[in-house]
Amino acid sequence: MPQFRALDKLDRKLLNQLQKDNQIPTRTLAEKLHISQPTCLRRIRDLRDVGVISADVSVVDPSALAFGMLAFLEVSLVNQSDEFMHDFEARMNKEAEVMQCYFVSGEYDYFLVVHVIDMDAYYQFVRRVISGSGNVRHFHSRFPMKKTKFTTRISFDEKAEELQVKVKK
Amino acid sequence: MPQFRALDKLDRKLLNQLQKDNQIPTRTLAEKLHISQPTCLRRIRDLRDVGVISADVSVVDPSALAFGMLAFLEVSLVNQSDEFMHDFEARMNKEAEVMQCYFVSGEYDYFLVVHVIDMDAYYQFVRRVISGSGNVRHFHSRFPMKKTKFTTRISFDEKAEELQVKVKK
DNA sequence: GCTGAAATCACACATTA
DNA sequence: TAATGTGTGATTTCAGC
Repeated sequence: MPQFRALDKLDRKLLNQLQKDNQIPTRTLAEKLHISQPTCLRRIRDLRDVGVISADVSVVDPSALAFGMLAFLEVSLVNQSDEFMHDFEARMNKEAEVMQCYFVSGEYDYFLVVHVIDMDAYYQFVRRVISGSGNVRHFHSRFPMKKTKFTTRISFDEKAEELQVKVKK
Repeated sequence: MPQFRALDKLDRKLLNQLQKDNQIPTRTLAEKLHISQPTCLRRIRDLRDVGVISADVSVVDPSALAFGMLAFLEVSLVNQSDEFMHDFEARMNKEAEVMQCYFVSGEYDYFLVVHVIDMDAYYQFVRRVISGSGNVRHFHSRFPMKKTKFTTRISFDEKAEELQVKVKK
């Protein structure tokens, strides 16, 4: 039962800023947006309370890891009943190497982005998690050579009048 | 000329924590890890200074957006000279809808993850950015039905003795 | 939106290994 | 000598008005 809420221009400006830097003092941010510091703080707290901001985190630069590689992994299951799919998804959720998992239409059932230290670690991962899972019919690996863009930032239009969003609370 | 730096157990514990929550007071975090507050702060500041922590951000829950959809887009270029590839990558970097872009081996040159408000917006995006770019030979869209996992968290082994990472400064 | 109390951050210095 | 811990002043957060 999703409730809805409107984000006004100020909310969207705050979100655009906080997605770049959430350590900026509320006072500095308030000055930037020409509002008072308590208003700024209240808005931010509200966005967190209702779940529009779901977390506040440090971002670790993946390229800092001396030896890291990515793999795309397409997987089709033997048994696609709800129970087995749920099982597979739960398993991927547990594995730290799995950065992203999508349920897709087409030839394969799942598309995974896997992050490992090197090719040997990838081989170990595939044997342990994929081919060893008992419910994988077929899988296929592809290796991106370079990540040229990666962002989690959602850009909000700061001019539009109003935007409706679903909220948790 | 990448410099290297060792991350000890404490660094890795801090990184694991801060990737979940970077708003925790340094004092609370220090108590958790049985160190003093200034030590905790110093280590964190250092991890930021050397670039292991590349940013500190708020995470917006994408499912809060009332109408959002994802698309996978595979693109092959007409001209693969360095100049044109650089050009394409720079263009994708500018477009807010492009969440991820990878240079891949195989049939296509690039794999994109695109986030738009609805199918019409996707059509507009493709016409404007992809088929309208002048250097795209072929492209192909796939639509993930469900994002079952998405994380940017890199999990560090807190038991291993030492880990070398590349640093910027 | 303003003000003030409580908490957090951030520094200089002493201490330890 | 390099890194940790102690104590203290400056900032920031956050509630009441």
